[in-house]
Amino acid sequence: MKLKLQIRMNEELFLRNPEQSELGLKIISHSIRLIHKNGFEAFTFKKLATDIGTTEAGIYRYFENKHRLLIYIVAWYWSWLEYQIGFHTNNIKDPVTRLKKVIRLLASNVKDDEHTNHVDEGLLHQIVISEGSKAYLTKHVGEDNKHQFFKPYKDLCAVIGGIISECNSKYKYPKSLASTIIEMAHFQNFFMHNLPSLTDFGKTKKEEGIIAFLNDLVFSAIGKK
Amino acid sequence: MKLKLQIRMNEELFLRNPEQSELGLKIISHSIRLIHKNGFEAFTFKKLATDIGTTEAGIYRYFENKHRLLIYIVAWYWSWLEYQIGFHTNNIKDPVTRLKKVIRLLASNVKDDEHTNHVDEGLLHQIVISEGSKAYLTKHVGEDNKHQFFKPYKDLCAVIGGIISECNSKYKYPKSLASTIIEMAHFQNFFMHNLPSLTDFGKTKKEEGIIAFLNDLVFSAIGKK
DNA sequence: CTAAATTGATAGTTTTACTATCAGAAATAA
DNA sequence: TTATTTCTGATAGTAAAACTATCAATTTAG
Repeated sequence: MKLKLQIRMNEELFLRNPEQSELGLKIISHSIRLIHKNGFEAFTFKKLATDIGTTEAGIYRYFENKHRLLIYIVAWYWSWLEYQIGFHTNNIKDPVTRLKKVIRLLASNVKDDEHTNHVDEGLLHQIVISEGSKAYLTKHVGEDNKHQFFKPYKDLCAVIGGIISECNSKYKYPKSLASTIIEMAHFQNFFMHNLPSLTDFGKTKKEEGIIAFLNDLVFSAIGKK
Repeated sequence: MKLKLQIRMNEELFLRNPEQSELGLKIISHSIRLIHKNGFEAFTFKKLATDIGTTEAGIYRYFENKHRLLIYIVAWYWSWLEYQIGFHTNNIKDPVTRLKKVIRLLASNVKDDEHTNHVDEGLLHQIVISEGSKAYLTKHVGEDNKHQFFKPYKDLCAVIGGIISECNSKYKYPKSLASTIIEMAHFQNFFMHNLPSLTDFGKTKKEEGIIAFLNDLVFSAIGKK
C-alpha cells in the first residue's frame, strides 16, 4: 500500500478546492509545467485551459486569478518543504547537525516526490526559485498577509529561526538569519545559473558551493565554526 | 553654479534617449511616481501617458515596453548608488570602515539627490526594494544579460566584492557575500515593513537594526569582528 | 529652399483578464 | 418516483492592456 501525502491548504486561496476534483488536480499539475516552461508573466488562464483541454471560465471557478494560483503553488511548496525538513531532521538531536541538514535541503536540487502525484516537486522548486518572491512582492502584500497566505513560508522561517536559537540562544538575529538562508539558497542558485558573476560558483554551477557558502555564513554568524 | 549629475545609460535599453527631451524626462519622473504609488503590475503606458498628458504611442517611442523601462530605472539606481558609494568612501583607506559605510548606504533610507532633478531617489529606492528583482527574475534574463542590462548591478557587486577581499584576501566567497548584502539590505527592509515576523526588527521598524544585522553577518563571515 | 527625418497625435488590432449566462448531469428531498 | 436544487463544464461576451500603423505638422540637414 502506498502512502499519499495530503497538504491542507488555506481555504481562502481558492474558490474551489483543486485537490478535490480531476480538473482541479490537472490545474495544479499543468500550471506547474506551464509556469516552469514559459515563466509566470507569459502564463495565462487561457493557455492553461487549452493545455488541459478545458475552458478559461473553468479555471476561474478554482482560482480568482493567476496571482492567487502562484501564491497557492508556492505556499504548497513551503508546506511540503517544512514536512520534508521535519521528516529528515526528525531523529537528529544536535541542533548544529540539524541546521546543516536544513541548509542542504534548502539549497539542493529537489527530485519528484512519489507521495504526491499531481505535483512535480523538481519543477516546483525551480518555479519557487525564479517566481517565488513575486508571490509577496506586490502592493497588496498587506491584505494577502492578513489572509494568512504566507503562513507556510513564515512557519518554515520560524522553524529555522528556532533551530538557530537552539544552536546559540544569545544570537540576536535568528529570524533575519533564517529568512536570509532561505532567500539566499534560492537567489544564489538563480544567480549561479543566470548571472554568474554575482556568485563565486559561476564556473562549476554546483549546489555544493552554495551549501558551503551558506554553512560558512551561518556558523560564523552564530559562532559555531 | 549647480553641478548636475548625468548617468550614461546603456543605449540598448531605450529606443530614444529619455534624458534628451522634455517628454523623455517626464517619462522617467512620472513613471517613478506611478510605479511607487500603484506598483509595477498596475503600471501601464496608458496610465503613464494620461498622467503626463501625452499619448501611449509617445511613450512607446522611448521604451519598447514597461519591463524595459523598469530595467532602465533600476539600472539607473544602481549606477547612481555606485557613484554615491564612490563619493562617500573616497577618502577612507581602511577597507573595514569602507565596507561598514557601504552597508550603511545600502540599508539606509535614501533622500532625494539635488543633483538630479528628474529622479526622486527616495521613491526610486523604495521601488528598487519592492520591484527591483523583477527586472531580472524573468525567462529572458539570459538575453537581457547579453545586452549588458544588468551591468550597473554587477559592477556594484564587483566593487563590494573587492572591498570584502581587501578586508580578508583569504575569504572564499566575496561575490556571493556581496550579492547577499545587497539583496538582504532590501529584502530585510521589505520584510520588516510588510512581513515583520520574517525579521527581528518588526517592532521597531528601524533601518539601524538591519545595518547592525548585516554588519554582524559580514564581519563574522570574514573574521573581522 | 527643399528633402529627409523626427515629432506628436489618431485610430486601429490582438491578447489578457475577467463576467454573465446557460444547458446538462448529479445529488437530494418529498 | 419526480421535482428541485446544485454543481459542472462550455459559450459568449466585455473592458482593459499591450502593442502597431498611419499621418500631418514640424524640425533639421544639405
